[in-house]
Amino acid sequence: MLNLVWLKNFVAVLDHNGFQAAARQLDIAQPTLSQHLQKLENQLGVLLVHRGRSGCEPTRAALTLLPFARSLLRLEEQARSSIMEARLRVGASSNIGIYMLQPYIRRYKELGVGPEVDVVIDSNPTIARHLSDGELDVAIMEWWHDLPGFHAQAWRNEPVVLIVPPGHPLARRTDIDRDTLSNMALIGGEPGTGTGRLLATYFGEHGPFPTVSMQLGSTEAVKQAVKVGLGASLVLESSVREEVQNGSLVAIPVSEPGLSKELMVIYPSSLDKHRPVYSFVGHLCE
Amino acid sequence: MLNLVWLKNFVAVLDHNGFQAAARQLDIAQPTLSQHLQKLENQLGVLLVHRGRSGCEPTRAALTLLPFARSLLRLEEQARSSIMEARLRVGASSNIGIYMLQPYIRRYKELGVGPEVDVVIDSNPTIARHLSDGELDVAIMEWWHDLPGFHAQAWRNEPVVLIVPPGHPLARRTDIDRDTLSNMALIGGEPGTGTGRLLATYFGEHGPFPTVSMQLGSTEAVKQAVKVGLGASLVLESSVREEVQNGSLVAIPVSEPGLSKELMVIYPSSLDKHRPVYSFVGHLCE
DNA sequence: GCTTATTTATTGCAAAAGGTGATCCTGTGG
DNA sequence: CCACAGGATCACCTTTTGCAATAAATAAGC
Repeated sequence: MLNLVWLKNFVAVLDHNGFQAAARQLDIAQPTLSQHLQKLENQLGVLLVHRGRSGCEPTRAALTLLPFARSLLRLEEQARSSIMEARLRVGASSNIGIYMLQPYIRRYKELGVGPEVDVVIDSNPTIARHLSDGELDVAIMEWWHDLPGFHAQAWRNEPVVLIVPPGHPLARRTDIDRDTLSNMALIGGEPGTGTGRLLATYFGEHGPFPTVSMQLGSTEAVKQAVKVGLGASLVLESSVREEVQNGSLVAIPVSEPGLSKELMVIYPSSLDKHRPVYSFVGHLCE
Repeated sequence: MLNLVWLKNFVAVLDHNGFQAAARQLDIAQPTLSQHLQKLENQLGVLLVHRGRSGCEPTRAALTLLPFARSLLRLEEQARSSIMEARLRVGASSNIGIYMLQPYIRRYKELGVGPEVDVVIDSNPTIARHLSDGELDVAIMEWWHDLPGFHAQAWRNEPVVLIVPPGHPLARRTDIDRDTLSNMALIGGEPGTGTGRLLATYFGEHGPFPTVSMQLGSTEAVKQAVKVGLGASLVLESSVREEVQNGSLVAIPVSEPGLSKELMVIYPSSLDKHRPVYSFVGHLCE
């Protein structure tokens, strides 16, 4: 069976009208090139190049082969890039996808070495479903219970802050201690995956811990509710950075021993060797 | 650079829905196949086949690659056959081409392993010109003076006989000796390449040797002339076999030391490695 | 739950192929 | 006639390849 490297070198010899020139350009030794041409000629059973001192002249057979060789090389190139240029689909919840992932995506695209990246923003349960359906290649999750067939890798430990509206009694505090927090009523976000789960982990299985007075569907809704004075909530610090800067919300760190969410990068084990995936995951976690 | 063998095996694995079945059909060991798929996957940086216990499932990347792989393999096949199926053009004078070459050509075609063969029948000088013009790949010649750039290889030493019409005074002889011949007047065939050259070689440079009384353009014309009683001639035995059998001509061998023509197979040195050529020449001379 | 049968992965080794620098061969130009 | 340049050949080393044997994994059957 023909070898594409031989064909590449054959084309180069004709293009450069000589072995030495071609060898220089291909960055291989000239004897190698001689041997490759001989291999090709033996394989096909025809002489391809008349070796004259002043340049090489292609034989009739070489002129027949040349367009096929070029097509094969072009097709190989296309095959390779059709694989490499598959878009990478990354899932994340809105607060992660919007506030934390964007800088990474932008820098990754600027590197220009990887695939195009599509960020799919949806609720955590939906992201999880898409991931197991194979509709996502990677997801950044706020929680994960080990599933066989998936790799989970810690990404960032993101601090959680208490948010209150500017006029709130706690708005002047520079930190909140555990006891204060445990007596509050908080607004929850996404059912089952957000504040409730976080509090259970933080305060342990036995009370007293904060009641969750309201269960809203997304971080954006929670922020809105807090702004209009419906209460306080715990959110990832990075998702309220903007509101804190323009003064529409006040974020108070929880001191001692630091409330935080462990963000995870999840991808199917079957994509272990998938270059786009590990290239992107590598970029995230470097 | 991708390896076409890997691609072939990749396609086979998907076609047979499993490594073992594909290995059987490809007549290679199963571990080899495993390694080829791994090579391909590493090269492309993607997983291609989900190895499930009951059959293999192609990944999305594999489905992307598959049509490229098939195209590459088809194109390789076409490239190969476009070279191999070039027709072989064989030149010969009419008496050789018609009476001696045909059985070889027929048997060669029956073998079915070589290229199609076109036999070009023309006068010897024309054949020689076409050969050096590159319009013929091989020629069978009755004479040859070494030319650089051509290989000349002895083919058959074909006996020459004296032909006379049935009523001729010599018609009853079973052989002709040299002396008898040297006093005859013979009808010549092709100028410069046939009987005259042959006689000069046979009788040496100094006379006495037969006079050439008439110069006809072809062996067929010579035979016709002899039949109608215009004289005798020397021709290759095989070109009058039919006439001898049906009694329209009498062929008398020249005894001691045997007049004959050394037939040569000639081809350009540049086709040394040209499989169609050496396959055909090999068949002729085997 | 354990066993079995089937299928792919891994390993170790011998053989083949690949790549390279040194050297040889051969037309070409002075 | 000689030097030169381009390609072929050679010897040597490294890498790759292919295979047999064996291991590991997984679904089906009891």
